Amino acid sequence: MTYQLPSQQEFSARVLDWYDANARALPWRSLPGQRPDPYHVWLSEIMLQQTTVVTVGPYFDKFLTLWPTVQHMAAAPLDDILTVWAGLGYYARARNLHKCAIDICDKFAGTFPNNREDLLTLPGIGPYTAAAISSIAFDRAEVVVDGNIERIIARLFRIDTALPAAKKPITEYAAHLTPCGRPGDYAQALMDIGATICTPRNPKCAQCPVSVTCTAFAEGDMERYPVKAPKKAKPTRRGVIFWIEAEGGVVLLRRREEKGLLGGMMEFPSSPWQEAAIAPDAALEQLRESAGLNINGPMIHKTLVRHTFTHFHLELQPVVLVMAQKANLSLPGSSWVRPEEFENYALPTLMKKVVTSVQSPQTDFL
DNA sequence: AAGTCGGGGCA
DNA sequence: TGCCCAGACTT
Repeated sequence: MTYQLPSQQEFSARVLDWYDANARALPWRSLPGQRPDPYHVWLSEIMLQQTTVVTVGPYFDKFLTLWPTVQHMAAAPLDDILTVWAGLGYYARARNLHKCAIDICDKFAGTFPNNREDLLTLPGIGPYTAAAISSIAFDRAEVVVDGNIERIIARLFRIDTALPAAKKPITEYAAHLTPCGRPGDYAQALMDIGATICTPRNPKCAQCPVSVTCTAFAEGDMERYPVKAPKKAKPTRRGVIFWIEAEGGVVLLRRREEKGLLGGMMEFPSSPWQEAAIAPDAALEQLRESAGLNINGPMIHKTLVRHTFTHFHLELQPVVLVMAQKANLSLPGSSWVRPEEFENYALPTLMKKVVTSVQSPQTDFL
């Protein structure tokens, strides 16, 4: 069976008509046809990378309140950005956000570049985000392809090539369909349709404005698309993490390496995270040597903390050590903090789980 | 092309 | 549980 490509005019008209009647009111979105603030578009697009609209909402509002312009953000310390970003994940985004704000102030005189090529030179802005900002904020007819639009296109044309190899043909189909008029609204409309109608499972084709031109709908095998490469199994890593408390109720925090997993974020001292489990006694001895810490006191085991990262599971055994002495050891990048002050530190969700475990009355054994 | 990089919501 | 999400960056 052969299918005919829908005309760009017919397709985009269906999409834009749907948008005029169904556009969601989102904090970073202007009225249909209106150009929003590029700073708002940029900030929202970075936050929305691999992150849902519902999750981003409160973070977007808080960032705009604290840093209303790109100049404000560029002037802020990176640690402040990380503290407010804490919990949103993919912390390289926060580091690149800060770098990007500085670059815009230094290299573009504080004005957002208004085209895809210049946007691509900025840290944290890749092919998708450059096209999205360019079309949404500057009304340029760029080809915007995110995960939602990938799924829509793959279903419209029943693309059997598996992702990520399918990215190229998908982009070609998308380019054919992208209109010159209202490109920003068109892109946002397709993303809305992907998020609410053309969902990964149980797509609501009865509500879809373009189901009439969808070959997967015609064949009834929508959920087969997009085809994806099989994923690797996640190994489990384990470790012991220490809540070291000194006189006055202060607890030891240290900063992680600038790059890599949870880069630049704060943590409680812990053993390395490896597949082979390590005993708390051995972990403490390692910490004494590596950190030069003279730690002593009885160890109290708290409830195991489980956490899943993108490519491994983690099991951390929290151990509480209350020392009957003053917090007189000072390591570079570490600080003694009272738990009431934790909100002012860049603690990722994993570390907040450790706080919850330690502060719950339950213990494994004494 | 494959691996790294969070966290939450969903069936 | 596994899958997905307005992906970018490194190797």
